[in-house]
Amino acid sequence: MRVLAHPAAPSAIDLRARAHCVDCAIRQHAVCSHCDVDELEFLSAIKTYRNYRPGEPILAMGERAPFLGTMVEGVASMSRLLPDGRRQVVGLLFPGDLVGRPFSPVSPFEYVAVTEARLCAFDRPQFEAALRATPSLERRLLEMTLDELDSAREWMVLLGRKSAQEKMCSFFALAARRALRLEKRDPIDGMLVVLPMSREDMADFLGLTIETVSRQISALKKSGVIELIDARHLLIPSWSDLLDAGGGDIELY
Amino acid sequence: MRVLAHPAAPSAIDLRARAHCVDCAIRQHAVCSHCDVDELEFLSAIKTYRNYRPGEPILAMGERAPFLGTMVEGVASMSRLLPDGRRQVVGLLFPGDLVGRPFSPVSPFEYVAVTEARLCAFDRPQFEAALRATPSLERRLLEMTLDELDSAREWMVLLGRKSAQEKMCSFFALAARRALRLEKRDPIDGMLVVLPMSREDMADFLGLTIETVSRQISALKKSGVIELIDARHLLIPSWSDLLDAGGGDIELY
DNA sequence: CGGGAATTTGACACTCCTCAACACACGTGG
DNA sequence: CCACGTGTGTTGAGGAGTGTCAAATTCCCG
Repeated sequence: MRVLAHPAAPSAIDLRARAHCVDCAIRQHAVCSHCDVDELEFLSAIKTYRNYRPGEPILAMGERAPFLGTMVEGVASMSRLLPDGRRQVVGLLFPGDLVGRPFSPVSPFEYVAVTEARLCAFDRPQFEAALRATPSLERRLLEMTLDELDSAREWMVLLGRKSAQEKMCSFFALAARRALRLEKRDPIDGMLVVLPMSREDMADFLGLTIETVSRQISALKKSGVIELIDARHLLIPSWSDLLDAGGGDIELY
Repeated sequence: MRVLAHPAAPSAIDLRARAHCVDCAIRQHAVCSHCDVDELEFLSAIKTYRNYRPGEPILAMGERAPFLGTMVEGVASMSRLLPDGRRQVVGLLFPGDLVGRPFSPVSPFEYVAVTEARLCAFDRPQFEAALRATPSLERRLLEMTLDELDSAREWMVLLGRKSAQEKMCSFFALAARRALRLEKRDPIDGMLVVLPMSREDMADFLGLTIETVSRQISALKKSGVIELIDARHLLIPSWSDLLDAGGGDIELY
C-alpha cells in the first residue's frame, strides 16, 4: 500500500465532532431514520466517529467486530478474498449504509475504506440491545436489509449474465445514481460522474480484470457513450444511451 | 411446456390439508418459527395451501402479488429475465423459505416452481399487518433476511470469480446441504445428491450455458469427483474433494 | 526532474459460448 | 408392437470474449 499523505492514526476515533443526531445530514438514509428524539439521544450516547483513509481496513473478514456503524462520508467496499487471491467485491457502501453484520459478531466479508471515509460507530452489544428494544430501529433495519437483498440480487444478474461492456455501463449508472440520491436529484444528460474507486476495485466489483475494465472504458469513450475527463471523472452525454448500453432492465442501487 | 400427467387446476388452492401449524414439519425453518400458539392460531386463519407443478409460475415479475408464502414442499426458483431472453436465477427456494417480497406488492423477480411444490400462502395485507403487530414474526423475518443477504453475497462471489468447474461443484455442495438441512444431518462421503432441476435451470443459476453445465458434469464424472447415477442423481465419493474442487472458502446455503 | 504507482495498450492464450448434430427417454397414435 | 415426435441431455467443431503476461504511458508527489 502506498505511503499516505497525512499520517493520522488509523481508525482514529474522532471525539471532536460528535454532532447532534438531529442535524445529521445522512440520517434519512440511515438505520436511525425512524427514531424519535429520545431514541436519537440514546444512540448519541453510544456512538463514536471513526475516520479511515483510502485502502484502510474497517473490519477484517472473520474478525470479531466490536462495533456496527453507519457510513457518514465516503465510500467503502465489502468483499471476499478467495484463498488463491481472487477477490470479489459484493457491495459498495455509501453514506447511510450500514457497516457490519447485525446479530453476528464475525462478518463473513471484509470492509475496506475506498475513499476517505467517516463512520458513525455504535458499540455492538449496546446497539444490538437497542435494536431489540426499539421497534423503530428494528423495523428500519428490516427495510434496509430487504432493499439490500434486492440490490444484491440485481447485481447477481449483472455478474451472471452481462457482458463486460454492459457491466461497465451498469456500474457508471450505479455510481451516478448513488451520488445523486444523497442530494435527492435525478440523473440528467451531460451529468458528471465521479468514479470513487480504482480500476482494480471496479474490476473486483464487476467480476472482471483491470485490463478489461480499462479496455471497455476506452471503447465506451470511442463510441461516445461516455466522455472521459480523467481516470476518475466522466460525463454521460445521454443517460438513455448509457442505460441501453447497460443491457437495460435493471435499476441498480 | 409439456403436457402434464395429471390435469389438476394450476395454483389449486388446497382446502383439504389445513394441517395444524403446531405439527408443521418445516416450521422451525420458516418465518413463523418463533411464534407462540396464539400467533400460530392467527396465522392459521389466514393461510391457504397452494400446489404447483414443475415449471408453473408462482408469481410473475412485476405482478401485484396477493399473497406471501412459505415453501412447504419442493423447490422453486427466483429469477430475472432480461429483455433479450437471457435469464439469471438469483435464488433457489427450499422448504421453509419465504416466497415474495414483504412490504412491496410487486416483486422485482419471478417465482417459478422447479419441482412439484407446495406453498403455505398468507393473504398479503393481513400477513404484513401481522408482521407489524408481532415482534416474534418481524424479528424472525429480519433474521431470515440477513441470512439470505449473506447467501446472496456468497453467490455473487461464485458468479463473479469462479470457473465453470468450480461453479458446478459449489452447486452440488449447495444442493446437498440444503437437502440435508431439513433432516438436520451432515454431509457424509458417498452420499446421494438429488438435482432437483433441469440443466437449463442450473445453467441460469450459475451464469453458464446448458452445454457448459453438461460438459463440466462429464468432466467431474471422469475425474471422479462425482459418480453420475442418472441425469438427476449423483454420488459424492469424497465431500472434501468436492469442496476443494469448488474453490474452497465458501459455505453456501 | 525523478520514481513509483496506476492506467492503458498490445499480443496471445484459454475458457466458455454458439451452432449443430446426435442420443436417449417418454408418450402418442397407427 | 413399433414408428414417430417432442423434450431433454450430451458431444463436437469453431469462434468470440476475456484473461494473462508484458510493455508503454500517464499521473502523482516528492
